[in-house]
Amino acid sequence: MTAVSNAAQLQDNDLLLEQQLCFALTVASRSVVGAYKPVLDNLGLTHPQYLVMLCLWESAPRTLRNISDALAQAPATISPLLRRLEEAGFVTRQRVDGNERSLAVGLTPAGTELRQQALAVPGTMMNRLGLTREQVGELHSSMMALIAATAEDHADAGSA
Amino acid sequence: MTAVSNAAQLQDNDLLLEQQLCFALTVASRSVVGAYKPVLDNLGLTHPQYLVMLCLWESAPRTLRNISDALAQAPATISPLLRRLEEAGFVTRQRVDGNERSLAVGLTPAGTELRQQALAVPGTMMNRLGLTREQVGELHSSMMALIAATAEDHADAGSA
DNA sequence: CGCTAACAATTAGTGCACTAACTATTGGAG
DNA sequence: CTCCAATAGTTAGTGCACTAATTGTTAGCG
Repeated sequence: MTAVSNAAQLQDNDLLLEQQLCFALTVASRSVVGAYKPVLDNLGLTHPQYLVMLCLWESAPRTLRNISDALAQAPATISPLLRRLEEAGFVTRQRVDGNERSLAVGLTPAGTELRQQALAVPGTMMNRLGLTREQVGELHSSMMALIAATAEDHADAGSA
Repeated sequence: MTAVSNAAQLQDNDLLLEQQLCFALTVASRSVVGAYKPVLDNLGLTHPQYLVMLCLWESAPRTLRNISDALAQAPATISPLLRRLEEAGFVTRQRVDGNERSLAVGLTPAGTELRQQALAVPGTMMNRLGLTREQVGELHSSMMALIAATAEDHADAGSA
């Protein structure tokens, strides 16, 4: 066997910016989030805040830890975000009774009502992006597979 | 005809976090960038800085404006990033002669040499993610299509 | 019971990303 | 030639995302 690893034969042009998946991925992420902005502005939410609200509309109250797990983000990221959502009047923050460590995050009436406006967002976004429900589904599957790939341990690196 | 728009029939569960493309996309982006971190740490670069270096390895010197266009980012994002790359000793910043407005961003010897180490990065990352070159290519195409979708003007919204 | 290790949340500090405001330069129209 | 609109870059301010350090609480082990 040569010293060449299983998947990665070195190729010319491997460093070309335009063919980096990581580049296309970050641009796509920023572009899509940017496309949400005018729509979410009407609700008074940023995109990360919108994701937190989706979380709470499914189940509330829930703890900060629970939300941070659901969004795959560090508690330190969620903490100030919840503070701003409280200031905006959409969520409540109080300690769980029986466990002074945990923070119970709930919805205010305004937060609950906001869901009615949010119901139109997914459809609006599909239209704005010109994507069919099927295309969205396929892209979603691709992203889930990619997330799974980062979560696994492909530890072959240099074991030959 | 009813008031329902062409693409977006409202469906139950459209607001479920787990089926939002925008959520999967942002998680995938953060996960992949995160997977680069240990590799890029060895080069002394963050991921956005790595993208700037890819840019410069293809062509240098070039202006800040040119780089910001290539990376699809605001000049205000690139400006401090270049300052840090200069402090790290990888790039030079000087005014273009004949045009005092433009900033010519070039490579230092250290910046040029860094490319040799960077050559291994794409292969290393493919191995770490357990992706074949074909899979990377397919995902890349999907992302480019999505970027194109955000760039177009799907202005049908409510015209019926 | 008392101590300690694990856990929940917050804070501090760095870097990105974006908008808006500002400075300086350039170049073209009158 | 002069003025003025467009351009290039920087700075200020907000919000996200991450790591590390800190505070307080809980729970379990001896």
